[in-house]
Amino acid sequence: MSVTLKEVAALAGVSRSAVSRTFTEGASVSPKTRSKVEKAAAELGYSPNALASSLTTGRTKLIGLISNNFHNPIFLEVFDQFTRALQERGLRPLIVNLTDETEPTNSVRMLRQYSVDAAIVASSTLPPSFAKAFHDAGVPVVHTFGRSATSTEVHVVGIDNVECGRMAARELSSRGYRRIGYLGGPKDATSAMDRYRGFMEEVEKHPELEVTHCFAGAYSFEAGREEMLQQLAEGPAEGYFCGDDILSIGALSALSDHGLKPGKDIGIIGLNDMEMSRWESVDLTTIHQPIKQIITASVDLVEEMLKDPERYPEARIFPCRVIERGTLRPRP
Amino acid sequence: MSVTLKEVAALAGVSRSAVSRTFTEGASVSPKTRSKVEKAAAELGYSPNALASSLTTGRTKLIGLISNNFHNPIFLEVFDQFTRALQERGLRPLIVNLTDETEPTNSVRMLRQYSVDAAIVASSTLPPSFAKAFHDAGVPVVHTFGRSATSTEVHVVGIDNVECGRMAARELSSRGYRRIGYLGGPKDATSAMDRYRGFMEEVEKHPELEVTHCFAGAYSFEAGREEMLQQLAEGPAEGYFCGDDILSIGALSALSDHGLKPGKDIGIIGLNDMEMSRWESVDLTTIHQPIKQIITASVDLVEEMLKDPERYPEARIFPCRVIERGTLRPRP
DNA sequence: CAAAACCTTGCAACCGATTGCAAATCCGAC
DNA sequence: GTCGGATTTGCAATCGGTTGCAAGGTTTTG
Repeated sequence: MSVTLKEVAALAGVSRSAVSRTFTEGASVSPKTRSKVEKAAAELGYSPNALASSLTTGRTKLIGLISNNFHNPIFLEVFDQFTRALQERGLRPLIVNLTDETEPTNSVRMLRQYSVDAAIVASSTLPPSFAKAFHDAGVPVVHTFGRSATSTEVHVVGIDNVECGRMAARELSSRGYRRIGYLGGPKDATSAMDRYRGFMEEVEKHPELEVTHCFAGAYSFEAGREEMLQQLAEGPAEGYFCGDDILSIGALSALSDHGLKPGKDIGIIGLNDMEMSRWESVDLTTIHQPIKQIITASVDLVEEMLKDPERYPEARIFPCRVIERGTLRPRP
Repeated sequence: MSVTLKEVAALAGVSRSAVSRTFTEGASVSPKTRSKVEKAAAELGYSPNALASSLTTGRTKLIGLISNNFHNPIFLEVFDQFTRALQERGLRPLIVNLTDETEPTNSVRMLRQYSVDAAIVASSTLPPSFAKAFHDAGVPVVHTFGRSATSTEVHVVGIDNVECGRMAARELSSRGYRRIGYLGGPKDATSAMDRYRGFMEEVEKHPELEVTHCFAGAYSFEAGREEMLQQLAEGPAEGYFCGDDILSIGALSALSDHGLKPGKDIGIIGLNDMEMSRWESVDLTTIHQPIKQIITASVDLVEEMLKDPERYPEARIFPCRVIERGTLRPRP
């Protein structure tokens, strides 16, 4: 089957230690034996078994990447970035797709069985307690897109969702929308609640505003569409902050059903600035979330935790900004 | 750190073998020792180290999942399905995101270092030789969305792309389109070429048809849009077969730029039937590719190869069918 | 009750690597 | 030529498990 250390050692006429050392950074091997070993290794097509060495070194370079957002297109971008960033640093993503059935404790156990060096929880719809479960099990963990306030033990990377809520309300108000609404993600997502809180805070500063709100069942096209259809049936507000671009796009579809023009008849502002929002047919005004920076920072944190597992927990929060496109009326 | 076999054995007052056996299916342990061990294990929070055991058993349950299509939304569905299907069978997806820079041989080596039990190459834009490299390295491999004809050594799961090309041409022709075009994926993708071939074959049976063709740089929105803009500038055909839904959606965006109505002014038929194609605002007539079945079959094959690595290679090809929506004119 | 057949258990070797330690080798300096 | 220090090398233990084998214990059978 696979070529082992022993066979290379035999062919090169040296001890197994010598072979091992030629393949480990900074070990002392003379140029002579090194070249003998390298020749033998090349001849046999040997490359060291990462799993076997992990036994003694205690490092697998395996990183658990856990998510449950396989229905929001933004996550294709997220996975793309994550897998690349990890690969570039010689780390290997081991994916866990959390479905509704999977017990959180199961995934913790499974990832421990595979001795992952760390875990990344990439989701704003998982409770902080989930990420904490990894921490408690002794697995270094970063909660990307998590809530910063509540996690005093877990590293969090993401944005200030409360501030985004405020920002959206300000944006709507400054464009003269008076009756405004929040169309948020699922109620149990911290992101949905935080954005709601910020939105409401800002509304209260503007007594002229009238506000409604609702929460979609998921961060998905269908859920956004559904919720907006409901709004239209009940008599809609003039402008909406949708808690995610994919909700916005669902909402836009509902508007189009009713022959309503976004930006003219009803305003929509989203959050994320995903690729699709830039498409001419979508042209969504939205709050840009710096995905790339967030992911780079997450992987940076992972690397630092590998060096120092006891690293004091930290929240890395990136500012967002409004990207003006066509779904809000122009500023007066 | 982590609890080991030895500690459990000590606590339970039995040998290490006994502990190992209670955790392996079908080993002989008396109910008495089993319960002693289980109690001790629960108390210590022990669960066996999958990597360590893989050393002796030769099985890691790690499956390499390799792709390069992180820009086509359909792949979010693909990853969702794959990760779930693998998880359900106790297999763990180790992701490789092939960027343009990564050498194929590197990923082969890497996956061998992690002793993956098998690899799945999920892409129609990678050459058959790529999947074959795994085979040659002794790694069981399935090429999902691969070309069936060329790979006599590698399992292939997918569709008959040539037939899909024919089907699209027939569909356009039967709706009275006379000047038709093929807007394909990248020239080096076997899927793009096979669909082209089928399309042309069918066209030749219909002397009344006039045909043009072009190939986009990638299976992406931007590339599809780009190519359609070009077509519009040069004087477009009446109906197009776009080699993928995401190309179609790009093309639709180009049409909308020019104030053209799909289905009325210009016909479009896609391929894939991804979630987005069902959206009311897209409403794309398309050839349905049974993703779910394809992926289930791929994972089935993987499982069977785990049992019998020398399994005779096989192609599993699923039929496709046209899904009628709004982007082709009605049948006369 | 003894013999035969069957279970259960622990010992010890092994999977493919790493690494502390001591022995062996090398080097230049005296 | 000898000595001392620095390198290089191999031995052997170890990482966390699995498993063939033989010994010990149970149950069945006559």
